[in-house]
Amino acid sequence: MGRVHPCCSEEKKVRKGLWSPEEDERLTSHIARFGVSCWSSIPELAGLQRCGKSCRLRWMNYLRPDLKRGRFSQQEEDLIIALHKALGNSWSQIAARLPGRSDNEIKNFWNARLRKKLRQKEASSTAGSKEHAASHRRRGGEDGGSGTHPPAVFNPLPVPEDRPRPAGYVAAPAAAGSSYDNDPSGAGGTAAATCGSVLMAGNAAAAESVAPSPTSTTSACTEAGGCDDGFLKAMVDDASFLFGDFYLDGNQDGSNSFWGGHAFS
DNA sequence: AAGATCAGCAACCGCCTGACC
DNA sequence: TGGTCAGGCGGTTGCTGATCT
Repeated sequence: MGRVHPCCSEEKKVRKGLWSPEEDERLTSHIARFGVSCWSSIPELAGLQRCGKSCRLRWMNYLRPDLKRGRFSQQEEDLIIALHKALGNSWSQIAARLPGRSDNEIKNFWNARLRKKLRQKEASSTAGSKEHAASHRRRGGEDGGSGTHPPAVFNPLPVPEDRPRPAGYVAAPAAAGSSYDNDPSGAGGTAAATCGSVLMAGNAAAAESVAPSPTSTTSACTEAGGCDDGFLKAMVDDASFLFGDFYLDGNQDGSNSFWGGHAFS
């Protein structure tokens, strides 16, 4: 492996770097009108001098209408910590459980936390309290996350029916969806990546009508991909509940995700 | 006021995987 | 059945703005 993607090769003249508003507009309007049939063909069809991968990334991480953006709430933060404990650096799977957030966003968030944590550890290990204080001086630097790396493999076993349910639990989605809620081809990132899938865009409702997001079926999430606090809290509680009990197995099937694997649905 | 430092974010890179031929 | 292609993912880098000295 390790081949350079044809679409990214230097043979084609592709732009790199930040996207201009015009490029965003071209990509957005193209997807709104025609959907995503094949990423590699989109640059040409949309009149963009970008490679397909770049277009996909831009759409997934920035232009999708269901993206929430903005700061992470405490609930989201807790959920990320819990999920990271369980899933490790599987950002796409974590993102699949955080409606309105992209894997890149979560990854960046976590890396920022980790950086802070490492600095704090370093500072505290040098027994210098003044260094520690210095690390806190900016932007209210704090870190509540656990820094321990998760097991390489973690897949929750189905919870027996007679096990207690976490307080505030909300009916979980029947199956784990894609990290991109309106992407019918997603299925946890392992689905076939063919050119046949059609991703509607333009507004969240349209996307919803094509491929209802698993999370949105609970009605706890807004059209824009946001979830109310109760929903997130339930997820956090549920995660803590499961992870606290260490429902581990050796199943390598990543598609047997957290939601799909437990017995609450 | 200016430089240094840091956090946050966007994007790229390399690799893996599955579909197709 | 093996090679090629395209999508997807995680790691990493670089830029920018905010904050501090």
